[in-house]
Amino acid sequence: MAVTIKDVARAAGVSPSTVCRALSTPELVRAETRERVQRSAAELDYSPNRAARGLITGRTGNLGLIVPDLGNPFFPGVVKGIQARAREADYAVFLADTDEDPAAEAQLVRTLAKQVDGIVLCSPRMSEQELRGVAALTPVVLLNRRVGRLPAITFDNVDGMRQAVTHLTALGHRRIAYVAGPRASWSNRERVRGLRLAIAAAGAELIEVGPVQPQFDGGVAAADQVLAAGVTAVIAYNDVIALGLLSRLNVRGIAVPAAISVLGFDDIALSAMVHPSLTTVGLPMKSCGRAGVDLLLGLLQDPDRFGSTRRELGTQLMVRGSTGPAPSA
Amino acid sequence: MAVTIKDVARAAGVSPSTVCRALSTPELVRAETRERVQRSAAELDYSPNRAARGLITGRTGNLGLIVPDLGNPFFPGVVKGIQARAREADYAVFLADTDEDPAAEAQLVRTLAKQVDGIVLCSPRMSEQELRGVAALTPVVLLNRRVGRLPAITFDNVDGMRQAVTHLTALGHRRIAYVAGPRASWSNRERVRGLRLAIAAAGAELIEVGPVQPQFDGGVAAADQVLAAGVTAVIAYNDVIALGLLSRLNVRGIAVPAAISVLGFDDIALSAMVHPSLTTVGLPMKSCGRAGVDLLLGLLQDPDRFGSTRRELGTQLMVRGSTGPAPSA
DNA sequence: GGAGAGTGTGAAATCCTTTGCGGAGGGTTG
DNA sequence: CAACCCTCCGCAAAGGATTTCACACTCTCC
Repeated sequence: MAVTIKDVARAAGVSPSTVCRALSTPELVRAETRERVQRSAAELDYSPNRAARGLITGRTGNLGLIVPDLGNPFFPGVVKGIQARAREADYAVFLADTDEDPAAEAQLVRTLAKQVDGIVLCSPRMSEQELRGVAALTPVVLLNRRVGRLPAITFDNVDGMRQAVTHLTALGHRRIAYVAGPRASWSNRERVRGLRLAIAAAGAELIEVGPVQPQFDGGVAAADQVLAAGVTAVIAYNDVIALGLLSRLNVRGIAVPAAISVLGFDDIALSAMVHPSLTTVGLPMKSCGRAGVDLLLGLLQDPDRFGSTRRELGTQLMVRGSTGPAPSA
Repeated sequence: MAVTIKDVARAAGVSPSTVCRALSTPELVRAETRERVQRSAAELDYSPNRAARGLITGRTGNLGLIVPDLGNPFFPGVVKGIQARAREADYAVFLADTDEDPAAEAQLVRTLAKQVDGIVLCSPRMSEQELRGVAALTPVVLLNRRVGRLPAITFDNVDGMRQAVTHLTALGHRRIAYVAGPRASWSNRERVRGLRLAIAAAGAELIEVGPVQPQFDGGVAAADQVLAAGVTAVIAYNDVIALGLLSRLNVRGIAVPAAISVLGFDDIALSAMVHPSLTTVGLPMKSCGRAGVDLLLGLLQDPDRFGSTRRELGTQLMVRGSTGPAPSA
């Protein structure tokens, strides 16, 4: 059915060994032979069977990618970056969506591990212990989470919060609410840490609300508490929550940003599309994906050098319509 | 390194052949032996190397999935459905994002074809001819597009449009604009077809605007033309365009739905989150993904029976805040 | 002209699993 | 007791590509 190395060998009048060399280590083959083989291969539209190659080389040419929920607009951006970079490097990508289930996550790593050279774990929800366990199984790169010395790409959440708070205090806000994401979330903890630092540095006052589910409804639910707290600005754990806040504030007839400023985190595409558009701390999602693949590939090449590399990517505040001067009391 | 069938064989005191049979065709092995083998396999945490198995059986246990753009919120929904169903059937999924490039699409099919048992093509952008070409290479199921007798899952766009128009005319609208998506898009053509039928049946008037890119900016760009056309309602090719319309209308101070009603297509998650929330024709994205995998797996089992199966999924109008009674002239 | 170095190629082993074939052993039947 | 049948299991081949090893050949130099 499919064209194999033998077909090419026959067509070029050489042995399979020579075909293999002509294609993968051309310098070992006489120019004339090499060209003949390459021509035959092209004519027959031959490409080596990756499974067979993997069997002997021990490398599959595949990467695994595990995400908690593609429905969360944060992830498609990261996935696209991973996709693109992997394809450039001639790797194929296995995708698995866990539906936010930590158990499924561990299970999937185990299943995938045998079919891939390494796995990119996007915002993994499983425990540190489990994470270390699966990292022993196969090369792993963490995205948006840091655990011990495991290779990881993260965002500078602390600085992002600094930018957010600086922006708000410059606008005169002194009492600021934070709608927290899940307690178990690493990035939520980091954001809270950065927030407290920045608030303290600015001499402002922080009111913490939540935690809530990092979904639209979480924001909707938090809005009334935020209003009750009598703040002039609110920072949400992420954009989706912020959108929920905006929606509920609108329903209650509260003007944004005249009466209250709203600030999100992530800069999902949607944030620029709503009205008022959402001021938010932008994370370089695509770069994160690319950097993750780069790190993983480096790690496969040279485990010693990259085995515990961690990179932190910068963030950028996107000032839009949902933040404005604090109302004069 | 990894545990192979030989390790299990040694542990159980049998030959590799017996291990294989005990695990894949248990009825051919004596109960006692079978249990011993299964126990050893479990103890060693053995699972067969899929590449090696694929080499001999000709089946990889993998599916390919090609989408134009994960950033378009329509696709993650479909992908999740595919994901979930494939995992249930013990298939792994290769994902590729083409960034809306028809050439990359064809190229990716060719590359993936050798590593998978079949491919799900999501809203393919390539020409009919190319599509037939790649369908000859490997089993293929089309999602959201129909070409000849190729297996496909589609939505009933015509009926969706009927629902939309019925809704608007019931509200008293008589002059309705349509903001068209790309001319090359199959679903756009279908929607236009359904639209014309429904408009004619209702004795209303249709003004076609565009085509525009199926993105937020496309909607923004189309909004002024829509207003200039003096209509009381506008249907957009999809939700993202509709959101662009809403945004621009808001900027121009036009009240929705008091002055003009806006209606989208797809029911992406975002549609319920904006203000006013978007009335839209909902497509069962997840079901579409699941149905696609079901069809593909059926096709792999029994090509004759499923070789040209096509299914059309129903749609459901979601009435929300962006549509209301036509302003009395 | 023959030894030695160097280059280019093929044969064969290997990766791991599946499967057709056949052998061994036990049981049944005439 | 012989012939036969069944059941259960092992041997060996197959699948496609890579890689080691060794062979054959050319060229150089003494």
